[in-house]
Amino acid sequence: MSDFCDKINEFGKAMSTTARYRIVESLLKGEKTVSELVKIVKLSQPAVSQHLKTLKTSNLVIDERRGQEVYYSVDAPYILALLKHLTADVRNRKKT
Amino acid sequence: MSDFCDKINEFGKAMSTTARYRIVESLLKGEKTVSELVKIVKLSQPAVSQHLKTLKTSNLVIDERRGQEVYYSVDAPYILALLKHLTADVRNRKKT
DNA sequence: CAGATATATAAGTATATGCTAATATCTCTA
DNA sequence: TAGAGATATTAGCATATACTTATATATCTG
Repeated sequence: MSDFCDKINEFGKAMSTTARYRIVESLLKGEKTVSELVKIVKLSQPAVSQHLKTLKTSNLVIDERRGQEVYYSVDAPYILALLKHLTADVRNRKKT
Repeated sequence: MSDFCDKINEFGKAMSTTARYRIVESLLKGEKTVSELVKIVKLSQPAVSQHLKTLKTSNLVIDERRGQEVYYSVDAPYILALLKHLTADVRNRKKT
């Protein structure tokens, strides 16, 4: 079980490149297959698969195979919980 | 002017290491000088200064010199705005 | 102004990361 | 079951990053 620091670090790594953020942004508009994402972000298929692996490791996306294709979508509940926690931490900070 | 993608990427990079997250976490408990942070995160002074520079570039922290010391604190309004925007994007996603 | 303290910057290095190219795996269909 | 299409994995390389050590800058005080 990873603690909040680990989760945030994973989240940060996931969001730290344009390519990955564009993938997430794209998935927010609806689930997509790998090849659809390849067309959208204009990267090679292996590059996209690697980014998706990173995003999956960070728990930002979920995948589901349907036939030959694998559909990816954002794990919105996970992301929202993380953002909520983070927002609360910032809101409850000690002001100086 | 950087767009939201750039801001998120910067935010992600800032949050992607344990050292930097621990610095931010610590600053949420109140502003601190560089040397106070050095004791807390147990890194060398240059390492801490470099992380602070990264955090400042990402707009997550603000610095203010008072005499010999430089006080760092989180830029809460900036962070909260970013988290709010991101949360809204996830909330308003197209469900599949 | 000289020395001390606090912080920043620079240079160097080892490891991590993001890509490409090649190949493997999985699934469908003829 | 052979071949094709979709995706994943591997290896290799170039660049980025996170440290260390050394040095520079800034501020205070005697």
